[in-house]
Amino acid sequence: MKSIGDEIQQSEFSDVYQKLGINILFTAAWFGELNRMALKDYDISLPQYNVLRILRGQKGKAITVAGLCERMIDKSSNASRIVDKLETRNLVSRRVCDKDRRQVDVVITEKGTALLLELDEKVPTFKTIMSKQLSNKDAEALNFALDQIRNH
Amino acid sequence: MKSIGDEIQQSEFSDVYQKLGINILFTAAWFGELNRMALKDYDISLPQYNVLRILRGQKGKAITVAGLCERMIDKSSNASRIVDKLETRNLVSRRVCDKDRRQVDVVITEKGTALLLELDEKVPTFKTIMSKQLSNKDAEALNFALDQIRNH
DNA sequence: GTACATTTAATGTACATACATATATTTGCA
DNA sequence: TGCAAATATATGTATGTACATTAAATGTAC
Repeated sequence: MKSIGDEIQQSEFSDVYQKLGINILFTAAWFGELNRMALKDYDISLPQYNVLRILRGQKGKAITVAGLCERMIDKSSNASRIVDKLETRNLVSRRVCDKDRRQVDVVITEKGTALLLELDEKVPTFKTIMSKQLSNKDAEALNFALDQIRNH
Repeated sequence: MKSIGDEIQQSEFSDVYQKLGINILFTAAWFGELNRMALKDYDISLPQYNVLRILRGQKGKAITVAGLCERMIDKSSNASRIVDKLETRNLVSRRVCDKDRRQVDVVITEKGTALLLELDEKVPTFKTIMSKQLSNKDAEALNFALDQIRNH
């Protein structure tokens, strides 16, 4: 089996935490790579895909640009410009909010929903990727450990 | 304690593996955020910092651009242009390799080494971040689990 | 109710990433 | 030797990220 040391050609780490940190970063990058490969032929970028998925998760309810940012993993990404690109292709629509005209409500269009439906079959789920090697209980434990790390 | 569901305002996940995948991505982004904050006042980007650290790890030995790519976590990043920026600031130097004139040898300069030394005190180590919440044994177990996930 | 601060989104700029292509050099083989 | 294929790096272009600034709407103090 290929360990993290093999992956980045680094034979020594200062300690096991250093190794773990790099392992987490590398595994995240590896997930991204899997997704990008799946999206390759569909002319949609990974950030655009993620925004579409967040919008679908709203089940028809509109969400503001700020709301999108909160739900995005990469907090500093520029939701406004990603929505620009999606709107150009009519995958989402944007409308100034009536109650507070500073805000902009974003919703996924039918075309966007249809595209996601098509992509669902291509993009591997985390369950597909991990359930063979990891029991449900292992996954729970990992989740707990990661939550703890961030609450240091 | 703030769990991953709180962090991205998502109350439900389709299964524990989905939750874990997102947790890994989010934790990696959180590490990046910590590092970026530390580098903020030093006019150096995170990718540039990472390249400098790889070069220091070479202990004086030169490394080719391709060698740099292998050791970088983000495989598709463009090492050539990151080295450009570092060379402009005299933090690294670049020289066509004698044995194979297609290759370019990159080494860290004294100025680059001095900058890294200064940054070492500012950038938190993974050990600092994680050792309080995670035992050595826990960290080993996590490393093993992540290696397994990627070898699916 | 006007003045000033705050909030929300969009925009400008520099750097990075993703991916295709170009250029120079080396290798392999007829 | 001559030349196609392979290799190493650089470059071009579109998109994304990081961070500061701008513009419009709203909230608050007086």
